[in-house]
Amino acid sequence: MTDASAQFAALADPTRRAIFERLMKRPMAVGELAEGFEVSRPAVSQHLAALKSARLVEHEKSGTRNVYRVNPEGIATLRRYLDVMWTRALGDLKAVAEATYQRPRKDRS
Amino acid sequence: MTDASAQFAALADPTRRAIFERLMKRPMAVGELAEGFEVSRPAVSQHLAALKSARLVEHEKSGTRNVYRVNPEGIATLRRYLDVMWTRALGDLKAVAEATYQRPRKDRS
DNA sequence: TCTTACCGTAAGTTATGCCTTACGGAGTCC
DNA sequence: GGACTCCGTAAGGCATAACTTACGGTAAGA
Repeated sequence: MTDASAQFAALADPTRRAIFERLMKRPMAVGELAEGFEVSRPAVSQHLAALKSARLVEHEKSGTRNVYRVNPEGIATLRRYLDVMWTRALGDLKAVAEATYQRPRKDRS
Repeated sequence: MTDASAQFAALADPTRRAIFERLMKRPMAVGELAEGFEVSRPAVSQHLAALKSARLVEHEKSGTRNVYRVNPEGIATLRRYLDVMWTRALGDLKAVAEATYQRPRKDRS
C-alpha cells in the first residue's frame, strides 16, 4: 500500500489543485503565488503544507521568501498506482485497453 | 480541462477507494459488496453514487440486484491527466525523468 | 538597532463530507 | 395479490477540513 491516498486527497480540493497546477508552470514564492488566488495567503500556506506532506511539492528558502516547486516523484507515485489500477481494470478488456493507451513495461524503480 | 477533480475527490476517501479496488477483482452487487465492509449498505450505495458520478464505475440491473463494475475509461482519464502533469513537471529535470520512467516525447511550445 | 518584507502558526467560525437509521420503490416467486 | 428481497433516498448527527484574522519569528537593508 502506498501513500497514494494522501495524494488523492491533496489533489481533491479544487483550490489546492489550482495551486499545484500553477506551480507546474514555474516555481514561485508563497506571496506571489497567493496573489493569483482569491483566498488569503495563510490559506495558501496551509494548502502548500498539505501538498508538501503528500510529497507533491518541495520548497526551498531564499532569503525571507519560501520558493515552492512541484516534486516529480510525487506525480510518479500516482502514475504507478494508476498503472496498477489500469492493469487490473483491463481484465477481459485487455485488447481494447491496449488499443487506446500505449504503455511501457512496468518496472519497479 | 477534464473532470479529473471529481475523480480525485472520489478516490480520496479510503472507504471509497477500498470499494473501488474491490470492484477491480470482479463486478459485484451492492449487497454482496457491502458485506465486505464495516459500513452500512446505504453508505456503500452513497459511495457508489459518488464513484458513478465520477465516471469511475458503471452499473447494470439484474433482477432486483444492481451489479456494479469499474469503468476503465475513468481510470484512463486520470492517467491522461497525470501524463500532462508529468510532462510539465519534468521541466529542466527532463533527463532524470526519462531515466526513471520511459514514455513517449510530448512537446508543447 | 530599527524597520520592513515575507511567511508559518494559532484560534475560531463555517462549510463540507461521511455515517447512521428510517422509509419507500421496483422486481421476483408463491 | 401478498410476501420477500434488493436497493436508493431522505433526514439528521458528528467529525473533518477549509477559510478567516491575529500574531510571532526570521531575514535583509538602512
